[in-house]
Amino acid sequence: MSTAEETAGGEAQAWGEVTPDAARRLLVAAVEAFAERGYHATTTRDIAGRAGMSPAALYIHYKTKEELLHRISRIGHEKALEILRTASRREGTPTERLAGAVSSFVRWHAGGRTTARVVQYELDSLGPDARAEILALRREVDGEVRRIIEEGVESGEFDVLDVHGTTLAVLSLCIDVARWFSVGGPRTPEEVGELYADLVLRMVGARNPAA
Amino acid sequence: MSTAEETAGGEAQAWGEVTPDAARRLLVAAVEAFAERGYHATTTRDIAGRAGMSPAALYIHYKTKEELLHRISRIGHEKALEILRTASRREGTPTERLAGAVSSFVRWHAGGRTTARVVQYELDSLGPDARAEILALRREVDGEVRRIIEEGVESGEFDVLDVHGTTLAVLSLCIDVARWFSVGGPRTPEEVGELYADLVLRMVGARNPAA
DNA sequence: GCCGAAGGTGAGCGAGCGCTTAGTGTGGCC
DNA sequence: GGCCACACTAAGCGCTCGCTCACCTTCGGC
Repeated sequence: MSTAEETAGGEAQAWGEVTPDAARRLLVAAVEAFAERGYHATTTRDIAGRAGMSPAALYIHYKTKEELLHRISRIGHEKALEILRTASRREGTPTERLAGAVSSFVRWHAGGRTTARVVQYELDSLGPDARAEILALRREVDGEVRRIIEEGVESGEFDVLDVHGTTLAVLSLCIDVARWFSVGGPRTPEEVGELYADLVLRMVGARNPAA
Repeated sequence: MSTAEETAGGEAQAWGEVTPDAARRLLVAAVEAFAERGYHATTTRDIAGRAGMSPAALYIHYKTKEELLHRISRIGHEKALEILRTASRREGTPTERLAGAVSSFVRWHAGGRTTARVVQYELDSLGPDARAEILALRREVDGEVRRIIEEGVESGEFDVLDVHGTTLAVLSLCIDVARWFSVGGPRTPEEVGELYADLVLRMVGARNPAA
């Protein structure tokens, strides 16, 4: 929010909370490098270089390369969770809230594809402790979507046989956007968000898929 | 087919065509290692060790580590394409054929998760030429699914506004199964296949989702 | 029984990795 | 102005990487 600045190549909107300035620059550089080449194929020299610093500078702000990934992953998951929570707690019918949740979740994965890629696909590169922490956040994400679907089933708006399985499928569909979405492609993040909201309402058998 | 042998941890069914024996053992070892740790985090010593050979033996059968990934990726994509083609060319209504295609495609991604992970998620680790070759196969996969959906729209069975976008979403949903599916989990590949076939028929607005 | 091809090994190469350390520039505080 | 804490760099350590090379076995053909 407020005066978020957008860089040309990537998205540096949400990292405002990271201080000091040099630490943030390193983190943004790491996000871009991890998204492009993957965690293991990225060198600490590459990250430092993108941030305009010497290789050793990285270790003033972060203990290891893995700590960078851990920080990125936690901040990213917290952002994703916040987006879902905001959408899920708005006023409205389960149909409206599910559509809003899916479209904003998808917009985030498409628009912030660089960050989302790292967050969603580099989980296995974390050590056991960090991974466990992130998995707990993922369970909260899962619960948020499941709750909307359960409420829709209870109210009779949705027709779902397997709530857990459908929740998994809905989240899987949204997350995979980060894999295939391309900024040069034919669709804007907003268009994909709307398309996917419609598709998900169909998946849960919503009575009148709005829009 | 025929006398396919199943190993305990991974699936070695489709690699029968790879000869000689030592080359196949190395390839299967590479699939397992790449799936577990990712291409870049896997060492040639690890691959050779899993195959019960010395590090140098790898280079008798393959020129580079990347050639291993290339071979795996091409064979995997050909197998995936074959599965879709078989399902898509069977007799039946578009509804029946789409359900069959999705359920068998998903079964392959869930059951052969080890292979599918490498095939679907390590594309970016290939060089430009190899990547271009694989991308051509992916376009064929995409066309196969799109054709069924188009036929369903023409026959009036399906109600789809954005055929390309929906095709993309259907494939994305199926492919992402390889990311989250766990052999120790609560669902069998067959159950996920059936659930997903139902969800996809809903996505395309099929009149009477069988099963 | 000798021979060459095929398939394998042990040792090790040059390079690049994550990370450390000793030293340098700089700005705030009294 | 002297001083220290802080941010940063140049150099490089120890290690492991992908890959190579000289050498060894095994085995079918004659």
